[in-house]
Amino acid sequence: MTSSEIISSRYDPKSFEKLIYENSLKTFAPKKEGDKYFSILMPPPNVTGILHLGHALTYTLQDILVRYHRQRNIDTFWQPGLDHAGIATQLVVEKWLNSKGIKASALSYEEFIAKVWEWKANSASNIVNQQKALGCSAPWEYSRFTMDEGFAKSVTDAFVQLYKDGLIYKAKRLVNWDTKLETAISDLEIKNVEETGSLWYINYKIADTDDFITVATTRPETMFGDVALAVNKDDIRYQKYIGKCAVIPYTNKQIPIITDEHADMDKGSGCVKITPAHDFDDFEVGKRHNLEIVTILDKHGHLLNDEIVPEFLRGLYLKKARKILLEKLENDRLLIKTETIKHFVPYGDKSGTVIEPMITEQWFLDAPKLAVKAIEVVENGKVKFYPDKWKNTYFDWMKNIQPWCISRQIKWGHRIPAWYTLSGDIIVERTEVEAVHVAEKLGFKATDLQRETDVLDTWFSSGLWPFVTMSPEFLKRYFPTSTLITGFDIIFFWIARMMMLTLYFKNEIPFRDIYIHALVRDDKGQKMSKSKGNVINPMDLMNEFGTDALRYTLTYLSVPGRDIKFGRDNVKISRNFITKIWNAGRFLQTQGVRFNTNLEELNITEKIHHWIFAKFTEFKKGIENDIKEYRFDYIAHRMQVFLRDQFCDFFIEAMKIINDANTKNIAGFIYKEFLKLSNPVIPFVTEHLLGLLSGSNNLEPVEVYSVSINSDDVKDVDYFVNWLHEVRSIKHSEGVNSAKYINAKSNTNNLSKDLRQLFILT
RNA sequence: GGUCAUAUAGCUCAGAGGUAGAGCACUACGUUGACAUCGUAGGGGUCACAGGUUCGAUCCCUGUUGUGACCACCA
Repeated sequence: MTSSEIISSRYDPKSFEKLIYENSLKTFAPKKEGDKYFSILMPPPNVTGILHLGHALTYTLQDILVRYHRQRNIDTFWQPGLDHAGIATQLVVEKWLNSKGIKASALSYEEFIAKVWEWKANSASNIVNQQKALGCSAPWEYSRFTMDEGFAKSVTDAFVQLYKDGLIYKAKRLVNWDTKLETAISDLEIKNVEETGSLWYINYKIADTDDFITVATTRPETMFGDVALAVNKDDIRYQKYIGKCAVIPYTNKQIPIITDEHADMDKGSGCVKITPAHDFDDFEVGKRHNLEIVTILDKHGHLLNDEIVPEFLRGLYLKKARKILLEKLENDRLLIKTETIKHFVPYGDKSGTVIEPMITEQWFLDAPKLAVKAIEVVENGKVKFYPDKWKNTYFDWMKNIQPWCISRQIKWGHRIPAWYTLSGDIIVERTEVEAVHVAEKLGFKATDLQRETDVLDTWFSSGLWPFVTMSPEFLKRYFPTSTLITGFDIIFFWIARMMMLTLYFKNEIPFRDIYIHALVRDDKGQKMSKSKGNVINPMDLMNEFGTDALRYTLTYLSVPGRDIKFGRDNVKISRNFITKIWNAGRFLQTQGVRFNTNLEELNITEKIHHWIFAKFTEFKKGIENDIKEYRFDYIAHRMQVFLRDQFCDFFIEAMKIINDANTKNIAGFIYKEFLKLSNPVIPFVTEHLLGLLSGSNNLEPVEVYSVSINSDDVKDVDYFVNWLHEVRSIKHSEGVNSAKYINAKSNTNNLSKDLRQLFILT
């Protein structure tokens, strides 16, 4: 027997947790190509800052799967990495520089990018340290970053190929414009917030008459971009004006009064102004009627300093212009009514500023084309969502997908590999050398070329994650990946894009199963956010209760399809359960139990031996099934039922009475197996105990073995356990404390002789 | 406006077409070979409401209400 160290009297995770995680990285069997494998992509966290409870949840669940498969000798790979997170990172870096008294705008492009890399180096190591502290058993040496050299090359290649295949194009379109960040953003990066606003009724004069037509609008300041007024063709109020012209106040500009289905008789005054350059609906109306497009805003959100705009408003910021204009309209009795309404206003996700529709030239990816296959593979079940309902969300978006605006006017990101000649030709090539080569054929010199300054949307590069992170050998071995675990909030941003791009470039699905986990909310069900001040830092919980307790809690609470209401009490309860595991091991150790026995050395003779092996087998099989169905909550629950209710409360108690070496060694064997099976959920304490009990830090694989179990014996013990509870209950209710009493009051005839010696348990 | 969830014990949540379950909290007892970060026993639920299917519904169906999330062209 290996000499064992003594388990200390008190469970104190701080004394060992930090030292353990490296042990977990051990892999077991040598791998051969073509073996069964399990692979999983770690959703790369942004390099913006510290990890929150949502990260703790997602990484815990992934780590459970990884450890589970690895300890069963399945060739397992977990791809770690980090995301450069374009806009988000640029913002935190600007803030960081600002705090050091440096203005980002004063830096050159190169200087600024250098600062971002400086930030990244620091942030990345923080994040990885936190992941390690959480117990993530990823092979960190394979970590990738979406801006590292190789990745950047793959992004460029992907862009060029999509361009040459006609799936990426440049177009002048109405896009969502963030006036604070001064970049286009995709419609996903917008949050529509319901607000109380005003609907202003403004009179436009009918040309060559003294009549007025009343227009209702929430955006009066855009009136100088109006190119028409629209009414419904059935609206009797306005029949007489159809075909005539109205005059935009404070200008001489005449615009036609047209009919369009877009004009709703029941909304506002029934007459709506058409401003194609600053409204998505109006843009469509403009297209239908072939109207001109008049832009009146600059990229900062100021009215143009231009004769389109009346002099008193030129160059003013939107909000200010609106205020002055309304005052003037009121004075001039052109504002005839103000109505308070509730309406949705688009805000930029990152900047928090109101988003303006603006006409700009942007790069687009033809997502509708790529979506076809991505829809198909979910419809035919090649890719499955867990819980299943999320496929509805996926389809809903995919079937109505719009061209994806992939260009951003920011600094931090993959620069679009496009060059412009003096005459405006667009050259898209992998490198500048190639671009120059093409330019020369067109008759331009290298110095005539200008490189595109736009960068790609972060999600364009993340979308390539499934197939550009792995080496060619690993791609053969681990692709397509087995499971993706992530939150529902990035189904569109990330999952959809990975599906489309992977199917396009590899003609293969990126992953087979998609497990969508819950959102972690506070104990009142509120979303955690810095502004609400209800954010719980996982590191604090880990310090107070131990990492295993946190992991166990998150696992226990992972009920599919329901958000997690997370309170610190839950972690405390988990800590208590882990203490129970600890104490059981400590007790067994004091009893001289052997933990390193082989199954063959044990004699499974007594009824309770059969019983405990039956319960253990149930436990083990249960876990295997739970993993297949992604029922992490069941696994945690099973651990309690087996360890506390079955192993401690009955088997150990019975062992105390039976008191023979064989039974003790069975307890040792089962306990050790329990630790191994629980390792995926609570790796630190199980590895620590296994180390102490068996004198080695190696995590042994979970073996497949079978024990022949006599089911009648199991039934007998089950009967006895029920009987025990009844007797105890009777004794309690009658306030008696005597063993003789049991013989008198209870029918023990059904119990076998060997169980009768356990009467004392009553 | 549309869609998808969800409603079970005081709280957080499992659950199955046929005596309603766990943990926490609560009550009583207990320091009898580990564990008070514990053990034993106990109280506590018209399973949101109204219909329907069924021998039987808390579970399936329809509707209502509450809650949450997502999507939407938000004049």
